Amino acid sequence: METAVEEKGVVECTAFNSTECRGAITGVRDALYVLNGKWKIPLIVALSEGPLRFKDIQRSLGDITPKILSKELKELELNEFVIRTVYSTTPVTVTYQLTPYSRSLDKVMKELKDWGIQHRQRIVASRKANSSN
Amino acid sequence: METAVEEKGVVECTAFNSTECRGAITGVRDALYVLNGKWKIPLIVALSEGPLRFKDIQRSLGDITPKILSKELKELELNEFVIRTVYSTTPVTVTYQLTPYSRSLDKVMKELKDWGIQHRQRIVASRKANSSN
DNA sequence: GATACCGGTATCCTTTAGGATAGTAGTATC
DNA sequence: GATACTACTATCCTAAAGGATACCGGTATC
Repeated sequence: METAVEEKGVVECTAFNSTECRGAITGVRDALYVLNGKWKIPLIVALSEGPLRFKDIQRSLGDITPKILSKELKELELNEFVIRTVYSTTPVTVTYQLTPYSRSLDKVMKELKDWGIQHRQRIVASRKANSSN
Repeated sequence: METAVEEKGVVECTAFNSTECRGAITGVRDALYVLNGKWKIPLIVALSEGPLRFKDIQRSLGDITPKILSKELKELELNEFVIRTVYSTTPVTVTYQLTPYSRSLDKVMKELKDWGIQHRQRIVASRKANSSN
């Protein structure tokens, strides 16, 4: 974390008052506002292949408790990413599916997923390189 | 939030055991692991137009306290997204700039920003529609 | 009659994130 | 000598996120 002191000149710092940059910051903050927390994005990905039932979502995500899952699904419903449908079977069946609007997130999800996959590979590769010293 | 009970048949729910889907969930979770919290992504966006000094970043983000900013910058440094450089001017100057690796996030950032901007417009439009009733 | 499944709630608790406020060393300026 | 600036750190605190555990009514199965 400690960086050696450098003797070069000072870099000019003017980017912070660019309106373009400010708009970009607002943009990502707006996006993060509705996609906040640990679960929203994984949940949307889990539902992206088709409707799932409550228990199936739990199994899919592996370690989410029903309380948290319930809360997250409600928030996704409020933001029009998810539709909850109840079928009067016995016992009752409830499915959750993505709305058409949630599809506008497809590109975001794809880029995030691709980046995460390459990042993991990078970490693994650098670990191997270190252990072979 | 309450949905009427529907009388249709039960939808099959098999997507949760697709390996493709599981890989995607792991991918986004890996990405979110390093991009966690309220500030990492806005910080990267703020630095994306060039190096900035500590105070300039603060001004750019508007409402981040120095303690939080310091912590977030250290984490970004650990994950090789940011380089900290000290210039021995008087008073000392410290700049933060993105690494080449952080540029691999460009597409993610762009998609997130674009989505956030259109989402805000959508919200504003739907508010207008409601208030004109 | 005991157990299990479904779709959750209720209660309690811990952890983390994040913020408010103050202060620091060193220099420079008024 | 008082004040200001930079780049932080220290201390204290609150609020929110998240998790563990237990439980519920209804039904079906063994």
